[in-house]
Amino acid sequence: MTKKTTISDIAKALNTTAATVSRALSDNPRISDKTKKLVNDTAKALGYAPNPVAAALRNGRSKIIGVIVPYIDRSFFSSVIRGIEEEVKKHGYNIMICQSLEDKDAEAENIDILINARVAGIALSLASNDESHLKKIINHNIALVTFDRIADNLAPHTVAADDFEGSYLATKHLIDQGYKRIAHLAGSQKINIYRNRQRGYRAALEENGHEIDNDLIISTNSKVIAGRESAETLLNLKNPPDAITSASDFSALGALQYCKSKGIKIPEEIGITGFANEPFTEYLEPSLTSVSQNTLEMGKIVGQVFFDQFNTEEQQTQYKKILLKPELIVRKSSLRTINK
Amino acid sequence: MTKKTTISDIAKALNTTAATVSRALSDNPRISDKTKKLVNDTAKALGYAPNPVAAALRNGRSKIIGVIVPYIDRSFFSSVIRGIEEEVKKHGYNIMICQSLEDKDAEAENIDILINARVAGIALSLASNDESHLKKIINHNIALVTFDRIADNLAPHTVAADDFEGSYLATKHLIDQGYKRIAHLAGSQKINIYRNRQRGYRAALEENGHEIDNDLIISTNSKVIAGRESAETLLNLKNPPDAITSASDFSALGALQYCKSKGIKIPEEIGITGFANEPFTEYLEPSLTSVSQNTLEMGKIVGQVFFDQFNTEEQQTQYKKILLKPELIVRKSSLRTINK
DNA sequence: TTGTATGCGTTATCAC
DNA sequence: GTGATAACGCATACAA
Repeated sequence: MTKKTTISDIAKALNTTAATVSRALSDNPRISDKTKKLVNDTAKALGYAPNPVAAALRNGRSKIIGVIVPYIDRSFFSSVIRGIEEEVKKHGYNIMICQSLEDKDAEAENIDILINARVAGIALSLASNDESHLKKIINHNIALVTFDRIADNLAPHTVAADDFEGSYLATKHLIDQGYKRIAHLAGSQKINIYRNRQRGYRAALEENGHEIDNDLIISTNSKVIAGRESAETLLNLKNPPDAITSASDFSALGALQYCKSKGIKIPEEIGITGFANEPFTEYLEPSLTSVSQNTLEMGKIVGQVFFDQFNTEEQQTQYKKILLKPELIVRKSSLRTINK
Repeated sequence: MTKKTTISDIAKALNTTAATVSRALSDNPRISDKTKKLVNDTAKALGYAPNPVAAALRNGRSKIIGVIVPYIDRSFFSSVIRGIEEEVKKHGYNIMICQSLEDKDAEAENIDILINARVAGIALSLASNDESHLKKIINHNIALVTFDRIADNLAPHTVAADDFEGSYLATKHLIDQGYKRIAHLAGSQKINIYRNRQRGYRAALEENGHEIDNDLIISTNSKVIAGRESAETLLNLKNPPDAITSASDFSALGALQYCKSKGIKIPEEIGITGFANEPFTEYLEPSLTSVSQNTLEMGKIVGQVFFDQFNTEEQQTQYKKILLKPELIVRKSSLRTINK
């Protein structure tokens, strides 16, 4: 492997010019089929591979989709990233990954880097509620798709799981299983997705004739320890719940641990559901019912949304707001025989 | 945001030339401090940001490290990727991620893509035992670092966990806990890392006066179901083991499940250890003792190895073979009071 | 210490 | 249907 062959090498070999070769390779209609074949054949013979860097410089745009997530190694994000990768690969694109570490400034910096790298699009899950720095992306005419923690105001296209529906499903399932007093571990209400999950919980109760008791709703973070503490608070109420639907698998795990430590039987005495279907949920004892967000699918859809845009130049007017159907994965922690 | 400013814009503003500006920006010693300051100031004033695509074309090399892993969303890999990202970011580099899906051909294709993208280096964990296609990378004079599933023959630089040591530690720990007949779930012996783990197991036994009984070594895959089946086989022996050290957390989980289903007490009647410290291990009941490979650290080291090379031009002669110390995470599944 | 000229490989705009 | 030319933005070899 000495020197890479270029279009001019091919041109020289055929006694024609780089322009013709370039057109032939891109299947330009103004080139005769004969020369196209000729060019393609000698391209193969010479082992030609296009230089995407040169093309990117010329076009002012590279075949790269930038992806910014809080942390690469969270199972949710790594799975979405995989989906994006697999989708964009079909179109000959690659992905460039950045981490925001849930910090708005780091996110803004990554955006600058990706803009400078002339990426064709940016997929991101917001680090914070602040979305003002996304304007830059749009001003640079770079395609933008936000997912999960979406930018409602600024981002034209969004892809997210239907958190309302997911939480509704989980709560409804508990009702169907005969649980009467269902508590909710609500997560930070500053964050969109957790607000929606609480709304789903409330809707399920209301539509099924259950009263909403604010004592049963605890807004907390998504840590295991928070779940343990919340469960303790709840079970020490004069009128404790007989089920807990959590907006997070981790706090659900904490609740599960607390109940077990107190000898409270799951699911007989208390039913528990989580949210996100983290890999560990299926291995817990008892296994934890959870809401799957179809993360791989989410990534693929994010990818698709880009190419829907690329393929139809004009319609910057119609924005896609995609909401993915969640799936309730019923496991032992919520599955009891109903005694009528 | 209309047009991006370039070095010639800066040059024009200062009545000088692009060459000078370019040199000033890269802190070339042949430029006076005065003009350097001038250039840097107006660069800032004009909101200049360098175009990495142009630089890459000119240099024949972009500030991108390509990363190829079997699957992005395996916790092991996503964690290593994070480490690589955080390390290369310090040097102003970005990462481009590809998946091999454990397929040699896909891996080879990704390599071609990354070579064409003029990446500065490629980090990869081999898809298969075949490493012949890595020659291309070296021939193109692109830095290559293999990790975990390393390419012993062709890759100049390798980073891996010390599998021998990790398995040795786990086995030794079981011995120290007073277990007498320790079995091993060995994983596919076609794969390097599993061979090393078996070696560590054997060494620990031998060095501590335990006999090696080949009936207690089962070579299997790393799936939960395989662990269950293997445990069944082992516990049905005339002379069954009182401990199992597995080369994989998943098969250890299977063994754990089987024992529980049979009412065999862990760790009292049987001790179990896994390998990799998967996120789920700490939440199992009982929590699973496992060997941590410090994956984040591994990624950072991989990143460092690249820049060690970049910064010292010549020494293509000395190759780095780095072996990371594993850490035994002792949990309940192997921790019993020793009755002397 | 600075300026001039050139090329990296591609594509698009003209011409013919 | 094809060719000539310029330009994308930067960095270096060579002059001065």
